[in-house]
Amino acid sequence: MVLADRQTVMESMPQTVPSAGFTPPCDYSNFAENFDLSLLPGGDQPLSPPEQFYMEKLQSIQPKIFTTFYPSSPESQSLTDNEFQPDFQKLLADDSKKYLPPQSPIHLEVPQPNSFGQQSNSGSLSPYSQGLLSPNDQFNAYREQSFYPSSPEYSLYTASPSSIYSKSPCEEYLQVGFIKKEISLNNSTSPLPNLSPFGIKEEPFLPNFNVSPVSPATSNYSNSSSPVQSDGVGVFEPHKQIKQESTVDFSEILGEFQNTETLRGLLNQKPNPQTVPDPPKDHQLLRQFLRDTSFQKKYNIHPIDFPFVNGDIKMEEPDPEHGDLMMKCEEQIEPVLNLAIEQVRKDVDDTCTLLGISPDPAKWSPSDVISWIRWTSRQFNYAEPLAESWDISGNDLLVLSEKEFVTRAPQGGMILHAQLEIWKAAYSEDTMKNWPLPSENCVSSNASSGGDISEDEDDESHLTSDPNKAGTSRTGSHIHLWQFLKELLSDQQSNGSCIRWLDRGKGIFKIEDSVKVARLWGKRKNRPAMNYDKLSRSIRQYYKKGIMKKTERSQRLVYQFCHPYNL
DNA sequence: TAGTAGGAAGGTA
DNA sequence: TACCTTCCTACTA
Repeated sequence: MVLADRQTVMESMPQTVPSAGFTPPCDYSNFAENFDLSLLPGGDQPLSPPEQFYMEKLQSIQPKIFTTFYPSSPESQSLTDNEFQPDFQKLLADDSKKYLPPQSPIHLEVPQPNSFGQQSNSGSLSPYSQGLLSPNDQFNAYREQSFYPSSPEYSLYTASPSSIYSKSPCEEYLQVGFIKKEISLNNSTSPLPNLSPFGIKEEPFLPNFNVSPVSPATSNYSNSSSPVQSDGVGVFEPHKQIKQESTVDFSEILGEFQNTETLRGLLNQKPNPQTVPDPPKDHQLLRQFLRDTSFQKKYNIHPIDFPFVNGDIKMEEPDPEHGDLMMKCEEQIEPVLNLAIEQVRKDVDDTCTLLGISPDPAKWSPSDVISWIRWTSRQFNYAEPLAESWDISGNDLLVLSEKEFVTRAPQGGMILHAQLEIWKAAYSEDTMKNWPLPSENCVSSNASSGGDISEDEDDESHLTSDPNKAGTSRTGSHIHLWQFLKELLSDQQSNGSCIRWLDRGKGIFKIEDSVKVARLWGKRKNRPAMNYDKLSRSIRQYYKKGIMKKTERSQRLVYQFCHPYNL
């Protein structure tokens, strides 16, 4: 991509930080293409001798791992000389072929370094360009319509007045809790050597295919010295199905980073702590989730020792310097992982704000559960499940199995279950330490207040928030009025005397004590002169913004949140 | 009297 | 520039 194109893309990217709402997974797909780190300062600087040495080392090693699963279709097994027919795979799965057309091949390959080098030198020949991963192209086309609303135009709420679906760069990396991004191999425009050490790609919900054994005679890896085969992994079993393919294009990340200061910093033997932050020690649960390979066990697919997962790689003749290379690669995926983690947290937080629910699913009421189910279903363009199927508490929701999710929501149960798992991971114990709840942070229960505390002091205890501890826009003085009202409404126990829901599902609420609500609002905004006249004027401003409205049968002090703010 | 509705101007981040 | 805040007038229940 030329510089001008890059700048155009960067300028066209939304800059607005969403005030609230869930970031639809559909919006993650184009970030890596658009996010060009070479625009960062120093991107065109020549490599230092150590960097040059490292680049040359990468070229000489060129390890490459990618995967190929072959279906039973005879025609799909007509391989060229440049293709490999591995015998190290074990392909097992159980059920449906409903997500993909039959006979679509999936490939799991481990080419020899010299073979890969030939491909790389050819310029146009990458494992992908040979069509070895062609089923993904088919799957992508299918998936874009079936699983993910792939672009904003698929979203129901792209015209939301608060731009809740404006995407930030890091949003692009997550898709239904899986790292979806595939970055094209071979950065042909890069002035630096082609950097293609690993090809790893992950695809969610890859459907199953019938596979048949590959003849050892046609396999480049039929010899007993194959490290993969020697592990007893990857022996083809006939007529089995696989459910997922797991490859990650690692070279892409390196390719994108190679011109940048970020890479330069990461390549240093002793990275400058000021420019290269230490890998965060928190979010362990979420990290574990994002690295999760339990699907392999679930579908009885034996894992392959990807270096970025286990920290090393099995080679027949291990290069002593290869370990360093692996470590560097792992270091470089860390920033991406961090972005993903932060984005998950942000999405969860925004959704909490929009729905007025706690980030802790265990604290969800049945109405909260229904709100979340409806909201999440919409994000994936699924029909909303029947509310009566989800008339359960958050605690009950947490113990539901994926099967039970599917039973209650046949269309999107799996997605809902996956989303809840992500949510739970994001709301890990260590995350909680710095993640105040709306009800805890802003509208905490009166029950915790001492009887000697005056009403004003009591109000203050509800509303005082530490912006440093707050992770959202709803805290501090930057909160929007509609968010504040939903906060109050979310804690009926504390605020039911001054504001309450008349119809939670429709977003209709009534202000019971206009003076108190105005006072609370004034305290939050540090506007001592606030009164209901002014507050109501602000509410009326929401009419034309489509955030709030009067009910059809206008009643005093009764307002209604517009969709989707009523969720 | 309290609430509703909306115009207009100004403040703040 | 968005999002209020403040002030205002007119109207309604």
